[in-house]
Amino acid sequence: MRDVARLAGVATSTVSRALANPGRVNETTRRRILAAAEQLGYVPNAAARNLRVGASNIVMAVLSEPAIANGASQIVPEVLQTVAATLSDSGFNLLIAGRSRSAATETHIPDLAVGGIVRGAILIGAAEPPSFGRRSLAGAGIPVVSVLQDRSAAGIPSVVGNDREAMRDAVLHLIGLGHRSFFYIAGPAGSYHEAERFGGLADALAAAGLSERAVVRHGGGHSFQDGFQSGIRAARAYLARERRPTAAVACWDGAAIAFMSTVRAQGAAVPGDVSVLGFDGVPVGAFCEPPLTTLRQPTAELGAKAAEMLLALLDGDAAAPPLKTTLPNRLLVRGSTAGPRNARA
Amino acid sequence: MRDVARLAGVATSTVSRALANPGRVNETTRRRILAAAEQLGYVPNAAARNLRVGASNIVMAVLSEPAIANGASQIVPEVLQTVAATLSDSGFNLLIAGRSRSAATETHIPDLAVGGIVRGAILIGAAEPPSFGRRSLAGAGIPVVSVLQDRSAAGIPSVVGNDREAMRDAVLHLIGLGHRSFFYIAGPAGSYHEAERFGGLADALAAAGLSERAVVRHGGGHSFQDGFQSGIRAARAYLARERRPTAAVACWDGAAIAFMSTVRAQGAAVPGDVSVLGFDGVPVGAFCEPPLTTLRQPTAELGAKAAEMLLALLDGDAAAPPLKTTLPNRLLVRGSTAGPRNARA
DNA sequence: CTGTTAGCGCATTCAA
DNA sequence: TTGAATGCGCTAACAG
Repeated sequence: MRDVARLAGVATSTVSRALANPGRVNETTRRRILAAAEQLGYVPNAAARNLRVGASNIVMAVLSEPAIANGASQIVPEVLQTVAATLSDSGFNLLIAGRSRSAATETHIPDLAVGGIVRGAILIGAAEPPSFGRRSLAGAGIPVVSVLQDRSAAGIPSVVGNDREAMRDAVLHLIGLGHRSFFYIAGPAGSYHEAERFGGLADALAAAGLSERAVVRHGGGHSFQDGFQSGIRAARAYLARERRPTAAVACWDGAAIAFMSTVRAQGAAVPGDVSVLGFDGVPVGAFCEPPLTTLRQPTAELGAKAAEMLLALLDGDAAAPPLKTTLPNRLLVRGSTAGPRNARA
Repeated sequence: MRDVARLAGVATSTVSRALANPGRVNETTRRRILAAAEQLGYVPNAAARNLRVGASNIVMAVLSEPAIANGASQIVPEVLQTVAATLSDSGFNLLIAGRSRSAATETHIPDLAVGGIVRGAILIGAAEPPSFGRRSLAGAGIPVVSVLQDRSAAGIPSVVGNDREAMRDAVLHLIGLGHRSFFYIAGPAGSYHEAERFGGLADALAAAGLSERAVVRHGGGHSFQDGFQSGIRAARAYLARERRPTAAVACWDGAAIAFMSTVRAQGAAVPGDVSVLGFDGVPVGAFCEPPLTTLRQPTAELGAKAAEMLLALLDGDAAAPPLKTTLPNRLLVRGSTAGPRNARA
């Protein structure tokens, strides 16, 4: 920068101003400075700027345990992608703070915040609370937004899908087709999505005047399970039943896909013997046999919305963002659902 | 830090030493300093450290155009995940530098390097050259490693799968089953993987003494296409043919899955009428109808290896890394491939 | 509108 | 082994 100043025949502070506040400097000198900077291939030192300003232009994405890739689900990567793109368009960079294997390096997540490296954080579908040791992310004093998981109760603005309502409506659709008995394939116990989606199923049963016993719940252990594996195990349990429900509802597409594949391999027809409903809307569902009926999460919108909210927070917008923003999931009716065979009886 | 020094009754320089070079300071004073730091909840300011040292502990991942999520492929997210985990275990953070939508913010990718924000870069399967405008990443003087794509010709250490050999062997397997005519579903024209994989197919034909005309090549336009879409289009083209090859080989699993689903919907049997071979080894392939035979990329190993190489480079290891490291893909033979029907004739 | 000055928090010289 | 002093590159007061 000193070199640029020298070449342009001005002081370094003028260079700084010319680059940052185009308005506060004479147009001709500004041109001269820009030319000099161009000629010298000058690139501002971000570290120095961060130190001086006391803030960086990096935002941290805190991912959930199963992390970036998991089963068939591309939900997290899809959200991540829009978040990155949205931030990037505003000149922010995205730092991935996956939970590491060693607990020792875990601490560094909140440290990044108080250490001045990151300016804000976006929690993506993490099941764990955003606090580590005695230090909490929230306590670091940086803006935080959550997406895919509702943390509004903790005071964190959250952007989520209407999982509960969407699931309720989808199950009501199945009930409308004539189904009266359900097999539910649970996600990880205690997870937000699991609670919401099973809740939606329960809501639908209640709304239709069915007993809670109309649903058999399978899985939902505390240990994390790959989506496909849980689908396979669920299929085995389903096939072993004396009386098989006519519809299976999965918490994830991955489980639904593996369930479908497994029961068909054992001779059960889908949707003839059992209708299957997934959740997430992964693209590959359209190419399953039969194509999977599912609820598509608006991943791009979720990511964009969350990023925008964080950007607003970073801009110090006066208006506090709503604590909970809900975007609709969309029901994609495909071949894996139909009326039960004996519905016509 | 001044507060810590004061509380411990030492100079700030001693605090700095105590925290960085545990050996170069008296054990008792070190304890005192650590206690003080603990008590005050001191976290070093990373920006200041970066400025002073002239290097950060952030590594940048440059992703390819289709970016993080794409079709059925979780290759990039899987690699990204291991890369992030490996770096994290060594105290490095990962910054995502996806290509942004506006060309204006594109420049900032190499700028991150020369601006002192990032200390190294890892190119993940990007089709574009790692240079933007007149500035190139390579010219920024930071260590760079490429994974999923061979850039050794550009002097960049690369970690890749043995796509060509793996494809050759897989096709030889098909030839061994009796196939003599092939339908190839191409990936994006000019892409590294497309070239390697089609090359492997050609190698196999040559090795088996078959003519180049034993393969019909479909697709491979320059415009980027979603993997599923290209599979659907390929299926239409395949079905429209007078004489249909007995085996279809896809550059990606996504295309293979969509191809399989589409031809089956039109009455063609898999593998009865046509065997299908994919590439990537996405987990969902096991649950397709029929389960997809494919070549699995060693994503975790690729990511870990690339990250380790970058770490070695950052540590200033004397030994230059090999320019090209090749890890084996693994053939997963499943239900989508079998001998052609008339092979028995 | 522009130049001078000071200091962000840290690591590292050089003395002691 | 420790303290004092210096400067990394930049921005923001304050003067001019």
